[in-house]
Amino acid sequence: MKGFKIPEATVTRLSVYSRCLDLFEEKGEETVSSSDIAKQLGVTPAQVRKDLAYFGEFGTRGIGYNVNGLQKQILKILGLNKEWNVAIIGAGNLGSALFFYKGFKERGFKIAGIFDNDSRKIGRKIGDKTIIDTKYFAKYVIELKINLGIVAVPAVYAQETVDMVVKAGIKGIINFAPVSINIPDDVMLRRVDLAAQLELITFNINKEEQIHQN
Amino acid sequence: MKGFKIPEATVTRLSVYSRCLDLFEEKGEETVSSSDIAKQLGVTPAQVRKDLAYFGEFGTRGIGYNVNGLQKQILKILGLNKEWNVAIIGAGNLGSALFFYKGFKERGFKIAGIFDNDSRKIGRKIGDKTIIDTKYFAKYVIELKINLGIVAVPAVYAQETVDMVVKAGIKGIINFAPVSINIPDDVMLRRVDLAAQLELITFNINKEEQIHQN
DNA sequence: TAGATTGTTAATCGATTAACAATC
DNA sequence: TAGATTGTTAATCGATTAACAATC
Repeated sequence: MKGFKIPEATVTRLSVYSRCLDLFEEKGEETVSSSDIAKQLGVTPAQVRKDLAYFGEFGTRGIGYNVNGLQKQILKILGLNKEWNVAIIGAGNLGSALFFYKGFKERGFKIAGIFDNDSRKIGRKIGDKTIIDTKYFAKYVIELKINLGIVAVPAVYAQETVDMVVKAGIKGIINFAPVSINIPDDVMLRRVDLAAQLELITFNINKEEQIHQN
Repeated sequence: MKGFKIPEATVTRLSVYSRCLDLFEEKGEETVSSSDIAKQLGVTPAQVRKDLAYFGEFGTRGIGYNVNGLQKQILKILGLNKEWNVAIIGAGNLGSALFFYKGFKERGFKIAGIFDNDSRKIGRKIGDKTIIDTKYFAKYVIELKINLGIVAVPAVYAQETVDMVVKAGIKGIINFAPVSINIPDDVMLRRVDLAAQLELITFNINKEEQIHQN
């Protein structure tokens, strides 16, 4: 296939397929079929093949997909064949939590630096790193080859922090502050909205309860 | 309308509409039209009306929606008219960060208790609360009327922690550990997958770069 | 009544699934 | 060759958008 306009759902699933292939690799499997993957994840085999077909022909008819080969292809599609060096801006509880979060490393993301503008924190150690003064951010972006930013500052500082990160040339940002943020449209910004996650849950609990009342 | 089978996207948008209505309330607006909301959020007016129509007739033809009235209705749909008392299990960096996270309170969620099984943490103060021994979780669920759980423990303990939370009767859980978890199907579990968020970004940055090369 | 805006039906669009020829 | 499984096309399903009668 190899046309354009990929559904976001496809990209999300690609990431899931990749984690699934980790398991097949661990088990020492050489090849997997779309059904193997589909069964594991509770999707249809057609879905798996369709998703992959957006990007090329990775399988062999009659055989399936080579586990290692497919994993490499997916990582390449997701851009994970490159080095991604993440800066965390904000060394409070959230920033520290993200610094120690195992999930990033597992997927190849490196936490390259952690920044704060609080003089009591600057220079302090966190893990193997020293908290850097935010005012030197742009300089360290170059030095540490930072290409992703995670903004973990209080809501009131979120916009100015994002502005600074963008100005330093970073093209991908995650924001945890529960406020909406303006960015130029060549920058990818995702908000992790924890309250909205809870609200999906409360909606469903609420619905369940109403059903059981009838 | 008031039929069943609501798209998840509709529920997510409901949550967004609600935050949008906050802004109109602040500005002192009495009524809003579907276009007012749509413009603010970059969706179509038809979308807004359709989403709301799943749940009832909340507007007045020729006039629009009463801001306060619609806000109340949406909060009720989302189950936010009730009290939601959240337990955080795990008082490490992430648990502490979530404890102080402003976004929850803003949407009416109360952090009712924070738990850990590390004897060095138990009994220590965090904000206005004392860290409770996880082994008393079930007891405190009743005492503190806890009805939501946030699991912020290391990945290896995630499954057993979730089991314990479920056993205590909690029907909605957020899990931050990057592992997949088994639960009974009357329990709502959502995983906040931070690496997957980054991967959506790296995919898009990667794509952009390839476009610009051609 | 004229203008505005809803709620709902019909049309469109896009994503998922089924089916199958290609091929290992 | 027979069996398995891909890649792709066609059918189905579901969600979004457009259109419009109802009605303030």
